[in-house]
Amino acid sequence: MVKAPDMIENDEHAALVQLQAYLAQVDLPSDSRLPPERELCEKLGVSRGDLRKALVVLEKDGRIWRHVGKGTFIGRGPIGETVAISEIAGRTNPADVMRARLIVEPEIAREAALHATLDDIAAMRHSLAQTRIATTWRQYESLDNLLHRQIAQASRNTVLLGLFDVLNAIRRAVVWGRLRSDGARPPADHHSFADHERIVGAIADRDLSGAATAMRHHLHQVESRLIPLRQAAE
Amino acid sequence: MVKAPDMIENDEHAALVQLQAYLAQVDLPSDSRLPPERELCEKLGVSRGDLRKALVVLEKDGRIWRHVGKGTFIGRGPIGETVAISEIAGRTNPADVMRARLIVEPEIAREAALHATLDDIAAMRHSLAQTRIATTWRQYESLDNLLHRQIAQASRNTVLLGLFDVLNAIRRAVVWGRLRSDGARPPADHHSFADHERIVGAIADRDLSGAATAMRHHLHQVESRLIPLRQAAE
DNA sequence: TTCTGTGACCAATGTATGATTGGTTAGACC
DNA sequence: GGTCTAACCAATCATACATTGGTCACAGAA
Repeated sequence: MVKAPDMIENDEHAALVQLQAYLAQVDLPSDSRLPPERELCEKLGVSRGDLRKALVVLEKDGRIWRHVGKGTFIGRGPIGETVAISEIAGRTNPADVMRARLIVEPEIAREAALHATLDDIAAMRHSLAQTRIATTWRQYESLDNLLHRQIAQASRNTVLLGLFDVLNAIRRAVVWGRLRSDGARPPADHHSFADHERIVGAIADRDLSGAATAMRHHLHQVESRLIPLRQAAE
Repeated sequence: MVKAPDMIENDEHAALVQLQAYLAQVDLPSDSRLPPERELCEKLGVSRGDLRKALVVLEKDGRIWRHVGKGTFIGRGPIGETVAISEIAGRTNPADVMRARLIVEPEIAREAALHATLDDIAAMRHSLAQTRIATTWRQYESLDNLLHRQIAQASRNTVLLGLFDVLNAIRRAVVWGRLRSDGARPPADHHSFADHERIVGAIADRDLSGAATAMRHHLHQVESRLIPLRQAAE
């Protein structure tokens, strides 16, 4: 006679029932922490192993969530007040970042073409001119960042600006350490110069689709320059 | 003879020149910290007061940025590791949030149609069925959130998922406190049921454009329900 | 007087240390 | 074979203390 499977299932089920009864009894509000496993298994009179198996069930069901060092919490997940950039950046790759940029930034450019003030456009033009006289790649990239952010700012939509900042922070974290060293400064015929001018021009002309298309084209250019870098690294 | 003004201006200007010379000499990369004020004023041989006045100039110029307890840094601002949701939510409005959702979420649905696994689709279908038997608005909204997030997860793009979470957190913060109280539960003919089914169906059919269009239509519906709420509140 | 420089103080942040917590493994025990 | 316990691990929290930008009072010079 094989007794093991049933017994095990019963034990685990018993722990699960005990745990659910406990949760119903204390009736904690969402996002509140429940006692550590070592205390809980003592209270419920079950082994830590069985308790953990029961917790796994509840976690998969989305009723609790756990994290090392923090504890076990009621609710669906750590829907934080702040979003950790590195946490996202650590589990992604340049291709996904590029995909997200291609979705978001052209539409931001479109909104910018609709809402940009004359001051916004003047600021973009200024940054554009600055990029041309940058003497180092570092300077150039700093100004390039600034220009793209000015465009996001010109959308006059705080949410889009926030999304852009998140995306930008992720991008920087992903390409962290991979710095351009070849060539002392951007060449005069660098594709970005013409791209940027088209984008800013379309925004100034209130050409919504033109701005979006120009931005999309620019990002595709950037993407195509990114691929050989990856291949060379392998 | 009044000598004070000129002397003061000269002193401050001298400190500013010294500081700029120092910055040019060390040539620190962006986002790097420079010595604390107490050390710097000793190095440059100027009083801390004059040094701070010079720092104010550079800060207004956007070349440095400071924060109590942290220090003084090169660059344009605290391009944070974390993004504060409330900071964005506090300076925006439901219309801007909706605009951002209309830009991002349809494209996320498109990616989901391309990359969703069978498990993803099964999970969506499960949530979909759950929303139909929800007995309270709170339950329904929780499940609605879950479904939308499952779609974002099915895009298999960590960055898009991250952007969705940010957007979702902002949305929740903006509509904070405005809870639906009319009606004990969602009506059986609630438009979202059909909308959601179309979206999930298109994803299951690998219909990229269909998924995006269905999501866009759904959000437009949500948007149109939002406007009368605003008008009624005024 | 009027202004500047100095020093001290404050609140916010960084840093270091130890305790706590979920996750894991090895071995005793049945 | 299977379970339970204990110990260990890495991540996190909690606490105390050092550091830093921001501010103010006061002595001293012009």
